[in-house]
Amino acid sequence: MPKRSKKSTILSMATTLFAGKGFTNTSMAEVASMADIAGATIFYHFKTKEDLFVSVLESVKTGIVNEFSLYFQEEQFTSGLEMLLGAVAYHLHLATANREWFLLLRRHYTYELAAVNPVCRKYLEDIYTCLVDIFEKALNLGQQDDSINQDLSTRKTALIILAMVDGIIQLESNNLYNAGALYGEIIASCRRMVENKQ
Amino acid sequence: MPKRSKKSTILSMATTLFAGKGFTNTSMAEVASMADIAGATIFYHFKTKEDLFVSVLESVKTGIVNEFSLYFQEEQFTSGLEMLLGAVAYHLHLATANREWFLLLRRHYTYELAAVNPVCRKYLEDIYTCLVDIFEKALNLGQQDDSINQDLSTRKTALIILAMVDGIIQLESNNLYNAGALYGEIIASCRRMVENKQ
DNA sequence: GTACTAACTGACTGATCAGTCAGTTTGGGA
DNA sequence: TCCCAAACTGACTGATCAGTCAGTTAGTAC
Repeated sequence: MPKRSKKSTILSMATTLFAGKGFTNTSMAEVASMADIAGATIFYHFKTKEDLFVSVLESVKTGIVNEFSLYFQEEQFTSGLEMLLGAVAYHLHLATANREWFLLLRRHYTYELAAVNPVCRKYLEDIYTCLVDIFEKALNLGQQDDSINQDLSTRKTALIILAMVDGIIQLESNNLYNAGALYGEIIASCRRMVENKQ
Repeated sequence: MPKRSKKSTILSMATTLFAGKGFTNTSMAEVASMADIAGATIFYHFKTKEDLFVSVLESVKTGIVNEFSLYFQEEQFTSGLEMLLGAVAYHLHLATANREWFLLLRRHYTYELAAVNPVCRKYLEDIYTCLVDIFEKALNLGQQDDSINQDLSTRKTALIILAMVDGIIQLESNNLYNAGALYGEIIASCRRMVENKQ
């Protein structure tokens, strides 16, 4: 058994619980029982509950950044437009494959803590910077190869697309509509929004 | 002093607190002290804390539905496209003018409660139906007067636009980006997404 | 075996909070 | 004036929970 198994088990269970039930509604006793350890053990590895949350967010940040850099190492794109649409599709895919990460990013506590805890804020900014930069790079590339409308502000458009994708992910997890059925339409909508009409 | 003043004061303070701090992080004692009444008084007017929350959501529903019906009674539009863009702009305006309503709609507890409480679910569905139907009506109108792309599924596009607007509102309240600076771009992006290119 | 440390634990504490209850106050009708 | 019901209250309770602490166990170096 590896040395850090208990610590990483705590982290994994805490991710599931914080994402699924929120910070306040998750008790340290629940995390402990889910990880099959004594309650006090968590406080040996993590100073406070808030500290545990920040560590969870750090692991989510690492996960998201790694997944995206892996994707763009492997994929080749024929144009900036195709790269943008690929990034949107991959973002939506990640949100399904790693629901917990994106649920955590929708929790209010994450942003409330970020307002007072610089470490938490840094991880959050790293995540958003990673996401926005990918869209912006694709848009810039597309303006160079003429696949993207030249009139767009690439920065602002990148933010709008991020907001749109986030909004779709949110709509789906709200359980009011089946937003999964929209994935095809979203890509088409994005295309119409940014493509260069020759 | 009107008879219902204390009950409506409780409702108003609870709206502010639930929206700003969430359900679990708001104590009944806080609501009471903000409303300047004894703690037990709340339980005279509302059976439980959950009951108070549902009443708050009901008042938010009433507010949103009223505001939109008022807006569309007064405004005239030259085309379906202009009606859609007007609705998007008004939605964004409402989110600024009535931050609390939309903050409450972003709280996870709202959706978690809706999953087990039919009354809560009904109010939520009423709100979303109101918002989606407005976009869908405008899109249908625009397909009739040729201002909107005929190829679009109006239902799916209405959902995507709702997700986009919600995403922008969320991005702004996250305090990571100043999304207010995007409002002009959003309207332009929507136009490019749905307009009929002659 | 001994000694030392990191990992781990059960039992506890003080604070917080939703909800209760037995009673008091208030306002209006006869 | 008396009466009654609705509105309101202070004092309380039982449960929950983050965090502490004094101690035990497991691993490792000599």
